Amino acid sequence: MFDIKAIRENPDEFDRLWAKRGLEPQSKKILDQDKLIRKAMQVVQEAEAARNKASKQIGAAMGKGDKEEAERLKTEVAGAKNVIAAMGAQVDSEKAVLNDTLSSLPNVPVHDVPDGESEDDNVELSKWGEPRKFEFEPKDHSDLGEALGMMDFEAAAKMSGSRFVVLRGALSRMDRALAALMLDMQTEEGFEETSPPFLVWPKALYGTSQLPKFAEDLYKAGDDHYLIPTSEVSLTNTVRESILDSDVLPKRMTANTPCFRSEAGSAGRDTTGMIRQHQFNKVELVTICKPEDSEAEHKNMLRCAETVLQKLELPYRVVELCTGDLGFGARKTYDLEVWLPSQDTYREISSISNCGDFQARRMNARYKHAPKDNRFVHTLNGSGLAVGRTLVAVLENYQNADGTITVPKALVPYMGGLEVIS
RNA sequence: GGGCGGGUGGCAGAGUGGUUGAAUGCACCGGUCUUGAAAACCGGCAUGGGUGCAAGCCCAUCGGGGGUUCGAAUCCCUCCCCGCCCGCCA
Repeated sequence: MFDIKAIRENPDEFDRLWAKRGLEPQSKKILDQDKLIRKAMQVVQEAEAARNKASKQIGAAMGKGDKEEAERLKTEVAGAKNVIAAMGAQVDSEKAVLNDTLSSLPNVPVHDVPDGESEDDNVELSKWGEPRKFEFEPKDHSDLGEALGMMDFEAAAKMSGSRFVVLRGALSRMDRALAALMLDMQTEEGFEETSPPFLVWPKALYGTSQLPKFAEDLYKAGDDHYLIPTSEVSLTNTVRESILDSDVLPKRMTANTPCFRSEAGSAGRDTTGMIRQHQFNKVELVTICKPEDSEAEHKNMLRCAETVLQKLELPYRVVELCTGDLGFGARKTYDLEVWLPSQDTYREISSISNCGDFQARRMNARYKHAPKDNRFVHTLNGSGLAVGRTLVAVLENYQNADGTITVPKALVPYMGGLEVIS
Protein backbone atom coordinates (compact mmCIF):
# COMPACT_ATOMS: atom_id res chain seq x y z
CA MET A 1 0.00 0.00 0.00
CA PHE A 2 1.14 3.50 -0.66
CA ASP A 3 1.01 6.87 0.96
CA ILE A 4 -1.35 8.78 -1.31
CA LYS A 5 0.37 11.99 -0.25
CA ALA A 6 3.68 10.70 -1.53
CA ILE A 7 2.08 9.91 -4.89
CA ARG A 8 0.54 13.38 -5.01
CA GLU A 9 3.90 14.95 -4.38
CA ASN A 10 5.92 12.72 -6.68
CA PRO A 11 3.69 11.16 -9.32
CA ASP A 12 6.41 10.94 -11.96
CA GLU A 13 8.80 9.20 -9.61
CA PHE A 14 6.24 6.52 -8.84
CA ASP A 15 5.50 5.98 -12.50
CA ARG A 16 9.21 5.72 -13.23
CA LEU A 17 9.67 3.10 -10.51
CA TRP A 18 6.60 1.11 -11.53
CA ALA A 19 7.85 1.17 -15.10
CA LYS A 20 10.95 -0.64 -13.88
CA ARG A 21 8.63 -3.45 -12.86
CA GLY A 22 6.98 -3.45 -16.27
CA LEU A 23 3.90 -1.43 -15.39
CA GLU A 24 2.10 1.29 -17.31
CA PRO A 25 2.00 4.74 -15.71
CA GLN A 26 -0.50 4.64 -12.85
CA SER A 27 -0.32 7.96 -11.09
CA LYS A 28 -2.62 9.98 -13.35
CA LYS A 29 -5.43 7.47 -12.86
CA ILE A 30 -4.79 7.43 -9.13
CA LEU A 31 -4.63 11.19 -8.71
CA ASP A 32 -7.72 11.82 -10.83
CA GLN A 33 -9.62 9.42 -8.64
CA ASP A 34 -8.14 11.00 -5.54
CA LYS A 35 -9.27 14.42 -6.70
CA LEU A 36 -12.77 13.13 -7.40
CA ILE A 37 -12.99 11.66 -3.92
CA ARG A 38 -11.77 14.75 -2.16
CA LYS A 39 -14.22 16.95 -4.01
CA ALA A 40 -17.14 14.71 -3.08
CA MET A 41 -15.85 14.47 0.47
CA GLN A 42 -15.98 18.22 0.86
CA VAL A 43 -19.65 18.23 -0.08
CA VAL A 44 -20.38 15.46 2.39
CA GLN A 45 -18.43 17.09 5.18
CA GLU A 46 -20.15 20.44 4.67
CA ALA A 47 -23.52 18.71 4.90
CA GLU A 48 -22.38 16.87 8.00
CA ALA A 49 -21.24 20.10 9.57
CA ALA A 50 -24.67 21.67 8.84
CA ARG A 51 -26.41 18.64 10.30
CA ASN A 52 -24.31 18.71 13.46
CA LYS A 53 -24.86 22.42 13.95
CA ALA A 54 -28.62 22.20 13.49
CA SER A 55 -28.83 19.19 15.78
CA LYS A 56 -27.16 21.10 18.56
CA GLN A 57 -29.58 23.97 18.01
CA ILE A 58 -32.47 21.52 18.25
CA GLY A 59 -31.23 20.44 21.63
CA ALA A 60 -31.06 24.07 22.71
CA ALA A 61 -34.51 24.89 21.31
CA MET A 62 -36.06 21.88 23.03
CA GLY A 63 -34.44 22.98 26.26
CA LYS A 64 -36.13 26.35 25.90
CA GLY A 65 -39.42 24.68 24.97
CA ASP A 66 -39.45 26.26 21.51
CA LYS A 67 -41.11 23.39 19.63
CA GLU A 68 -41.70 25.39 16.48
CA GLU A 69 -38.05 26.26 16.04
CA ALA A 70 -37.10 22.66 16.73
CA GLU A 71 -39.43 21.41 14.01
CA ARG A 72 -38.06 23.92 11.53
CA LEU A 73 -34.53 22.80 12.27
CA LYS A 74 -35.51 19.16 11.83
CA THR A 75 -36.53 19.76 8.23
CA GLU A 76 -33.20 21.50 7.73
CA VAL A 77 -31.39 18.41 9.03
CA ALA A 78 -33.47 16.16 6.81
CA GLY A 79 -32.20 18.06 3.77
CA ALA A 80 -28.61 17.72 4.89
CA LYS A 81 -29.11 14.01 5.49
CA ASN A 82 -30.21 13.48 1.93
CA VAL A 83 -26.99 15.03 0.70
CA ILE A 84 -24.94 12.98 3.16
CA ALA A 85 -26.58 9.73 2.10
CA ALA A 86 -26.29 10.31 -1.63
CA MET A 87 -22.82 11.81 -1.74
CA GLY A 88 -21.61 9.54 1.04
CA ALA A 89 -22.45 6.48 -1.00
CA GLN A 90 -20.60 7.96 -3.94
CA VAL A 91 -17.55 8.69 -1.81
CA ASP A 92 -17.56 5.11 -0.50
CA SER A 93 -17.72 3.54 -3.92
CA GLU A 94 -15.08 5.86 -5.38
CA LYS A 95 -12.83 5.12 -2.44
CA ALA A 96 -13.28 1.41 -3.05
CA VAL A 97 -12.20 1.91 -6.66
CA LEU A 98 -9.08 3.76 -5.58
CA ASN A 99 -8.34 1.18 -2.94
CA ASP A 100 -8.64 -1.63 -5.47
CA THR A 101 -6.13 0.13 -7.68
CA LEU A 102 -3.68 0.88 -4.89
CA SER A 103 -3.81 -2.53 -3.25
CA SER A 104 -3.09 -4.31 -6.51
CA LEU A 105 0.03 -2.28 -7.26
CA PRO A 106 3.39 -3.78 -6.26
CA ASN A 107 5.97 -2.13 -4.05
CA VAL A 108 8.50 0.14 -5.74
CA PRO A 109 12.14 -0.95 -5.87
CA VAL A 110 14.93 0.76 -3.94
CA HIS A 111 17.10 2.94 -6.18
CA ASP A 112 20.05 0.54 -6.29
CA VAL A 113 18.10 -2.55 -7.37
CA PRO A 114 19.46 -3.62 -10.76
CA ASP A 115 17.18 -3.00 -13.73
CA GLY A 116 15.93 -6.02 -15.61
CA GLU A 117 12.93 -7.86 -16.91
CA SER A 118 13.24 -11.41 -15.66
CA GLU A 119 15.32 -13.73 -13.56
CA ASP A 120 17.85 -13.80 -16.38
CA ASP A 121 18.77 -10.26 -15.41
CA ASN A 122 19.40 -11.02 -11.75
CA VAL A 123 22.88 -10.17 -10.55
CA GLU A 124 25.19 -12.69 -8.94
CA LEU A 125 26.78 -11.07 -5.89
CA SER A 126 28.92 -13.88 -4.55
CA LYS A 127 29.63 -17.58 -4.58
CA TRP A 128 30.56 -19.88 -1.73
CA GLY A 129 32.00 -23.38 -1.94
CA GLU A 130 33.06 -25.49 -4.88
CA PRO A 131 30.53 -27.78 -6.56
CA ARG A 132 31.78 -31.29 -5.93
CA LYS A 133 33.30 -33.25 -8.82
CA PHE A 134 31.59 -36.62 -9.04
CA GLU A 135 33.43 -39.66 -10.33
CA PHE A 136 30.03 -41.15 -11.11
CA GLU A 137 26.81 -39.81 -12.59
CA PRO A 138 25.09 -37.99 -9.69
CA LYS A 139 21.48 -39.00 -9.19
CA ASP A 140 18.41 -36.90 -8.72
CA HIS A 141 17.19 -36.59 -5.10
CA SER A 142 13.95 -38.41 -5.85
CA ASP A 143 15.80 -41.37 -7.39
CA LEU A 144 18.05 -41.49 -4.35
CA GLY A 145 15.20 -41.19 -1.88
CA GLU A 146 13.01 -43.74 -3.62
CA ALA A 147 15.88 -46.21 -3.93
CA LEU A 148 16.44 -45.88 -0.18
CA GLY A 149 12.74 -46.58 0.33
CA MET A 150 12.43 -43.37 2.31
CA MET A 151 10.77 -41.06 -0.17
CA ASP A 152 7.38 -42.26 -1.39
CA PHE A 153 5.60 -40.16 -3.99
CA GLU A 154 3.26 -42.96 -4.95
CA ALA A 155 1.78 -43.41 -1.50
CA ALA A 156 1.34 -39.64 -1.22
CA ALA A 157 -0.33 -39.47 -4.64
CA LYS A 158 -2.88 -42.10 -3.64
CA MET A 159 -4.17 -40.03 -0.79
CA SER A 160 -3.35 -36.48 -1.80
CA GLY A 161 -2.41 -36.35 -5.47
CA SER A 162 0.68 -34.99 -7.11
CA ARG A 163 3.17 -32.61 -5.50
CA PHE A 164 3.01 -34.42 -2.17
CA VAL A 165 5.46 -36.83 -0.60
CA VAL A 166 5.70 -39.29 2.24
CA LEU A 167 9.10 -39.27 3.91
CA ARG A 168 10.09 -42.24 6.00
CA GLY A 169 12.76 -43.26 8.42
CA ALA A 170 16.05 -41.38 8.24
CA LEU A 171 14.76 -38.90 5.66
CA SER A 172 11.77 -38.01 7.80
CA ARG A 173 14.17 -37.60 10.65
CA MET A 174 16.45 -35.47 8.51
CA ASP A 175 13.57 -33.11 7.81
CA ARG A 176 13.18 -32.65 11.55
CA ALA A 177 16.94 -32.51 12.11
CA LEU A 178 17.42 -29.78 9.52
CA ALA A 179 14.63 -27.69 11.01
CA ALA A 180 16.07 -28.17 14.49
CA LEU A 181 19.55 -27.19 13.34
CA MET A 182 18.22 -24.10 11.63
CA LEU A 183 16.09 -23.03 14.59
CA ASP A 184 19.04 -23.50 16.92
CA MET A 185 21.25 -21.40 14.69
CA GLN A 186 18.72 -18.63 14.18
CA THR A 187 17.73 -18.37 17.82
CA GLU A 188 21.46 -18.13 18.53
CA GLU A 189 21.45 -15.14 16.17
CA GLY A 190 18.77 -13.45 18.23
CA PHE A 191 15.62 -14.52 16.43
CA GLU A 192 12.91 -15.50 18.88
CA GLU A 193 11.52 -18.97 18.26
CA THR A 194 7.82 -18.71 17.60
CA SER A 195 4.93 -21.12 17.00
CA PRO A 196 2.29 -19.17 15.11
CA PRO A 197 -1.09 -20.15 13.65
CA PHE A 198 -1.11 -21.95 10.30
CA LEU A 199 -4.64 -20.75 9.57
CA VAL A 200 -5.21 -17.05 9.14
CA TRP A 201 -7.92 -14.63 8.14
CA PRO A 202 -7.94 -12.88 4.79
CA LYS A 203 -6.98 -9.59 6.40
CA ALA A 204 -3.69 -11.09 7.58
CA LEU A 205 -2.91 -12.17 4.02
CA TYR A 206 -3.92 -8.75 2.81
CA GLY A 207 -1.45 -7.32 5.32
CA THR A 208 1.50 -9.22 3.90
CA SER A 209 0.10 -8.67 0.38
CA GLN A 210 -0.69 -12.22 -0.75
CA LEU A 211 -4.24 -10.90 -1.09
CA PRO A 212 -6.10 -9.59 -2.96
CA LYS A 213 -3.95 -10.35 -6.00
CA PHE A 214 -2.74 -13.89 -5.42
CA ALA A 215 -5.77 -15.70 -4.03
CA GLU A 216 -5.35 -18.51 -6.57
CA ASP A 217 -1.99 -19.44 -5.03
CA LEU A 218 -3.58 -20.08 -1.64
CA TYR A 219 -5.57 -22.88 -0.05
CA LYS A 220 -8.78 -21.92 1.65
CA ALA A 221 -9.76 -23.81 4.80
CA GLY A 222 -13.35 -23.55 5.89
CA ASP A 223 -15.35 -20.39 5.37
CA ASP A 224 -13.12 -17.97 7.17
CA HIS A 225 -9.51 -19.05 6.97
CA TYR A 226 -6.64 -19.67 4.61
CA LEU A 227 -3.67 -21.96 5.11
CA ILE A 228 -0.47 -19.95 5.30
CA PRO A 229 1.74 -20.13 2.20
CA THR A 230 4.68 -19.13 4.43
CA SER A 231 5.00 -18.24 8.10
CA GLU A 232 6.05 -14.78 6.94
CA VAL A 233 2.31 -14.17 7.07
CA SER A 234 1.86 -15.26 10.68
CA LEU A 235 5.08 -13.78 12.00
CA THR A 236 4.72 -10.41 10.31
CA ASN A 237 1.11 -10.09 11.35
CA THR A 238 2.06 -10.49 15.01
CA VAL A 239 2.55 -6.71 15.03
CA ARG A 240 -0.52 -5.75 13.00
CA GLU A 241 -2.71 -2.92 14.27
CA SER A 242 -0.31 -1.99 17.00
CA ILE A 243 1.95 0.83 18.08
CA LEU A 244 5.24 -0.61 19.29
CA ASP A 245 7.55 1.06 21.76
CA SER A 246 10.72 1.84 19.87
CA ASP A 247 12.84 -0.01 22.42
CA VAL A 248 11.32 -3.37 21.43
CA LEU A 249 12.74 -2.89 17.94
CA PRO A 250 14.24 -4.56 16.09
CA LYS A 251 11.98 -7.53 16.70
CA ARG A 252 13.45 -10.69 15.19
CA MET A 253 11.38 -13.87 14.95
CA THR A 254 11.84 -17.34 13.55
CA ALA A 255 9.48 -20.26 13.11
CA ASN A 256 9.46 -23.68 11.51
CA THR A 257 6.06 -24.23 9.93
CA PRO A 258 4.49 -26.10 7.08
CA CYS A 259 3.73 -23.92 4.08
CA PHE A 260 0.81 -24.59 1.76
CA ARG A 261 0.79 -23.48 -1.85
CA SER A 262 -1.60 -24.40 -4.60
CA GLU A 263 1.11 -23.85 -7.22
CA ALA A 264 -1.51 -22.67 -9.66
CA GLY A 265 0.29 -21.30 -12.67
CA SER A 266 3.33 -23.48 -12.24
CA ALA A 267 1.94 -26.38 -14.26
CA GLY A 268 4.75 -28.27 -15.95
CA ARG A 269 7.49 -26.77 -13.80
CA ASP A 270 9.34 -29.09 -11.43
CA THR A 271 6.62 -31.68 -11.71
CA THR A 272 8.68 -34.43 -10.15
CA GLY A 273 10.55 -34.63 -6.90
CA MET A 274 10.43 -32.43 -3.85
CA ILE A 275 11.44 -29.12 -5.42
CA ARG A 276 7.91 -27.79 -5.80
CA GLN A 277 5.36 -29.23 -3.40
CA HIS A 278 1.92 -28.21 -2.20
CA GLN A 279 3.16 -28.63 1.35
CA PHE A 280 6.66 -28.18 2.71
CA ASN A 281 8.38 -27.06 5.86
CA LYS A 282 10.27 -23.84 6.06
CA VAL A 283 12.20 -22.07 8.78
CA GLU A 284 11.31 -18.45 8.35
CA LEU A 285 13.02 -15.29 9.56
CA VAL A 286 11.07 -12.09 10.07
CA THR A 287 12.40 -8.78 11.30
CA ILE A 288 10.33 -5.78 12.32
CA CYS A 289 12.44 -2.65 12.65
CA LYS A 290 12.77 1.10 12.34
CA PRO A 291 13.13 2.44 8.81
CA GLU A 292 16.72 3.53 9.33
CA ASP A 293 17.71 0.00 10.36
CA SER A 294 16.08 -2.05 7.66
CA GLU A 295 19.01 -2.08 5.25
CA ALA A 296 21.38 -3.37 7.92
CA GLU A 297 18.80 -5.89 9.13
CA HIS A 298 18.37 -7.09 5.56
CA LYS A 299 22.07 -7.80 5.27
CA ASN A 300 22.03 -9.45 8.67
CA MET A 301 19.25 -11.82 7.59
CA LEU A 302 21.14 -12.67 4.43
CA ARG A 303 24.17 -13.53 6.55
CA CYS A 304 22.07 -15.66 8.93
CA ALA A 305 20.61 -17.65 6.04
CA GLU A 306 24.04 -18.10 4.43
CA THR A 307 25.46 -19.42 7.68
CA VAL A 308 23.15 -22.43 7.50
CA LEU A 309 24.40 -23.42 4.06
CA GLN A 310 27.98 -22.92 5.17
CA LYS A 311 27.43 -25.06 8.24
CA LEU A 312 26.01 -27.80 6.02
CA GLU A 313 28.86 -27.21 3.58
CA LEU A 314 26.56 -26.82 0.63
CA PRO A 315 27.88 -24.71 -2.28
CA TYR A 316 25.68 -21.75 -3.07
CA ARG A 317 25.58 -18.33 -4.60
CA VAL A 318 23.94 -15.07 -3.63
CA VAL A 319 21.85 -13.33 -6.25
CA GLU A 320 20.23 -9.92 -6.14
CA LEU A 321 16.87 -9.86 -7.88
CA CYS A 322 16.41 -7.34 -10.66
CA THR A 323 13.45 -4.96 -10.71
CA GLY A 324 11.43 -7.24 -12.98
CA ASP A 325 11.84 -10.34 -10.80
CA LEU A 326 11.04 -8.70 -7.47
CA GLY A 327 8.13 -10.13 -5.50
CA PHE A 328 4.98 -8.05 -5.09
CA GLY A 329 5.69 -6.66 -1.63
CA ALA A 330 9.46 -6.39 -1.85
CA ARG A 331 11.56 -3.33 -2.51
CA LYS A 332 14.82 -5.28 -2.52
CA THR A 333 15.49 -9.01 -2.48
CA TYR A 334 18.46 -11.35 -2.17
CA ASP A 335 18.07 -14.96 -3.21
CA LEU A 336 20.25 -17.80 -2.03
CA GLU A 337 20.68 -20.52 -4.60
CA VAL A 338 22.13 -23.88 -3.65
CA TRP A 339 24.05 -26.14 -5.99
CA LEU A 340 22.07 -29.14 -7.27
CA PRO A 341 24.35 -31.67 -9.01
CA SER A 342 21.50 -33.46 -10.80
CA GLN A 343 20.42 -30.23 -12.46
CA ASP A 344 23.99 -28.96 -12.83
CA THR A 345 22.82 -25.56 -11.65
CA TYR A 346 21.99 -23.39 -8.66
CA ARG A 347 18.39 -23.46 -7.42
CA GLU A 348 16.63 -21.06 -5.08
CA ILE A 349 16.61 -22.18 -1.46
CA SER A 350 16.01 -18.86 0.28
CA SER A 351 14.59 -15.49 -0.63
CA ILE A 352 15.23 -12.56 1.66
CA SER A 353 13.24 -9.38 1.14
CA ASN A 354 13.02 -5.92 2.56
CA CYS A 355 9.43 -4.73 2.22
CA GLY A 356 10.02 -1.27 3.68
CA ASP A 357 6.75 0.16 5.01
CA PHE A 358 4.65 -1.53 2.30
CA GLN A 359 3.26 -4.29 4.50
CA ALA A 360 3.24 -2.09 7.60
CA ARG A 361 0.81 0.29 5.91
CA ARG A 362 -1.46 -2.60 4.99
CA MET A 363 -1.34 -3.98 8.53
CA ASN A 364 -1.30 -0.59 10.23
CA ALA A 365 1.80 -1.53 12.19
CA ARG A 366 3.58 1.43 13.70
CA TYR A 367 6.10 2.34 16.37
CA LYS A 368 6.54 5.35 18.61
CA HIS A 369 9.21 7.43 16.92
CA ALA A 370 8.65 10.27 19.39
CA PRO A 371 5.77 11.44 21.53
CA LYS A 372 2.92 12.27 19.17
CA ASP A 373 4.84 10.85 16.23
CA ASN A 374 3.90 7.29 15.31
CA ARG A 375 5.58 5.93 12.20
CA PHE A 376 5.23 2.79 10.13
CA VAL A 377 7.73 0.04 10.86
CA HIS A 378 9.73 -1.71 8.17
CA THR A 379 9.18 -5.43 7.70
CA LEU A 380 11.62 -7.99 6.32
CA ASN A 381 11.29 -11.68 5.73
CA GLY A 382 13.47 -14.48 4.50
CA SER A 383 13.85 -18.21 4.57
CA GLY A 384 16.42 -19.52 6.89
CA LEU A 385 16.01 -21.97 5.07
CA ALA A 386 13.39 -23.89 3.11
CA VAL A 387 13.69 -27.26 4.84
CA GLY A 388 12.40 -29.42 1.99
CA ARG A 389 14.78 -27.95 -0.53
CA THR A 390 17.66 -28.20 1.92
CA LEU A 391 16.91 -31.90 2.25
CA VAL A 392 17.04 -32.17 -1.52
CA ALA A 393 20.37 -30.37 -1.59
CA VAL A 394 21.85 -32.58 1.12
CA LEU A 395 20.79 -35.78 -0.66
CA GLU A 396 22.22 -34.72 -3.97
CA ASN A 397 25.46 -33.18 -2.76
CA TYR A 398 26.24 -35.87 -0.19
CA GLN A 399 25.32 -38.92 -2.27
CA ASN A 400 27.73 -41.79 -2.69
CA ALA A 401 28.24 -44.06 -5.67
CA ASP A 402 26.33 -46.87 -3.96
CA GLY A 403 23.27 -44.69 -3.38
CA THR A 404 23.93 -44.12 0.29
CA ILE A 405 24.00 -40.62 1.75
CA THR A 406 26.71 -39.27 4.00
CA VAL A 407 25.16 -37.18 6.76
CA PRO A 408 26.70 -33.68 6.92
CA LYS A 409 28.88 -33.31 10.00
CA ALA A 410 26.75 -30.56 11.48
CA LEU A 411 23.69 -32.72 11.18
CA VAL A 412 25.03 -35.90 12.77
CA PRO A 413 24.17 -34.87 16.35
CA TYR A 414 20.68 -34.03 15.21
CA MET A 415 20.38 -37.45 13.56
CA GLY A 416 21.11 -39.34 16.76
CA GLY A 417 24.70 -39.95 15.68
CA LEU A 418 23.81 -41.46 12.33
CA GLU A 419 26.63 -40.86 9.84
CA VAL A 420 25.42 -42.61 6.72
CA ILE A 421 21.92 -43.17 5.46
CA SER A 422 21.58 -46.50 3.70
C1' G B 1 -21.49 -25.18 20.32
C1' G B 2 -24.90 -22.88 24.55
C1' G B 3 -25.38 -19.12 28.67
C1' C B 4 -23.67 -14.81 31.18
C1' G B 5 -20.28 -10.55 31.65
C1' G B 6 -17.01 -7.38 29.07
C1' G B 7 -14.28 -4.47 24.74
C1' U B 8 -13.59 3.45 25.96
C1' G B 9 -7.17 7.64 24.67
C1' G B 10 0.14 4.85 25.18
C1' C B 11 -1.78 2.09 29.78
C1' A B 12 -5.48 1.83 33.75
C1' G B 13 -10.38 3.38 34.25
C1' A B 14 -15.27 6.78 34.68
C1' G B 15 -19.13 7.70 31.59
C1' U B 16 -26.55 4.74 29.69
C1' G B 17 -29.56 9.76 24.44
C1' G B 18 -27.82 16.52 23.77
C1' U B 19 -21.09 21.57 23.92
C1' U B 20 -18.38 14.11 26.05
C1' G B 21 -13.39 13.72 21.65
C1' A B 22 -14.56 11.88 26.23
C1' A B 23 -13.72 12.70 33.98
C1' U B 24 -9.71 10.79 36.90
C1' G B 25 -4.99 8.31 37.67
C1' C B 26 -0.37 6.58 35.53
C1' A B 27 3.09 7.30 31.68
C1' C B 28 5.05 11.09 28.50
C1' C B 29 6.54 16.44 27.08
C1' G B 30 7.45 21.67 28.71
C1' G B 31 7.98 24.95 32.93
C1' U B 32 8.55 26.62 38.38
C1' C B 33 11.41 25.10 42.61
C1' U B 34 16.59 22.67 43.27
C1' U B 35 23.87 22.79 42.91
C1' G B 36 21.61 18.47 40.23
C1' A B 37 17.83 14.91 40.71
C1' A B 38 13.42 13.29 43.23
C1' A B 39 9.02 15.19 45.38
C1' A B 40 5.56 19.13 44.97
C1' C B 41 3.20 22.65 41.91
C1' C B 42 1.66 24.86 36.90
C1' G B 43 0.72 23.85 31.80
C1' G B 44 0.45 20.48 27.63
C1' C B 45 -0.64 15.63 25.82
C1' A B 46 -5.62 10.44 21.12
C1' U B 47 -5.78 8.95 15.88
C1' G B 48 -6.98 9.45 10.75
C1' G B 49 -8.72 12.80 7.04
C1' G B 50 -10.40 17.51 4.39
C1' U B 51 -9.21 22.75 3.84
C1' G B 52 -5.79 26.82 4.39
C1' C B 53 0.66 30.34 3.35
C1' A B 54 -0.41 30.04 8.39
C1' A B 55 -3.11 30.59 12.93
C1' G B 56 -7.07 27.94 12.50
C1' C B 57 -11.67 25.84 10.85
C1' C B 58 -14.29 21.39 9.57
C1' C B 59 -15.32 15.87 9.23
C1' A B 60 -14.77 10.96 11.10
C1' U B 61 -13.36 7.63 15.02
C1' C B 62 -15.20 4.93 22.21
C1' G B 63 -13.67 -3.55 18.94
C1' G B 64 -15.71 -4.00 13.15
C1' G B 65 -20.15 -3.33 10.16
C1' G B 66 -25.29 -1.94 9.89
C1' G B 67 -29.79 0.33 12.13
C1' U B 68 -33.13 3.63 15.32
C1' U B 69 -33.04 9.12 16.32
C1' C B 70 -33.07 15.95 14.80
C1' G B 71 -28.87 14.06 17.88
C1' A B 72 -25.51 7.64 19.82
C1' A B 73 -19.61 5.87 23.63
C1' U B 74 -24.69 5.47 25.60
C1' C B 75 -30.62 2.11 22.48
C1' C B 76 -31.26 -2.16 18.61
C1' C B 77 -29.15 -5.98 15.07
C1' U B 78 -24.89 -8.58 13.46
C1' C B 79 -19.83 -10.13 13.34
C1' C B 80 -15.05 -10.41 15.86
C1' C B 81 -12.22 -10.60 20.28
C1' C B 82 -11.47 -11.25 25.80
C1' G B 83 -13.26 -13.42 30.66
C1' C B 84 -16.30 -16.91 33.41
C1' C B 85 -19.76 -21.21 33.57
C1' C B 86 -21.75 -25.56 30.89
C1' G B 87 -21.22 -29.11 26.84
C1' C B 88 -17.77 -31.44 23.41
C1' C B 89 -12.75 -32.70 22.35
C1' A B 90 -6.53 -33.74 21.11
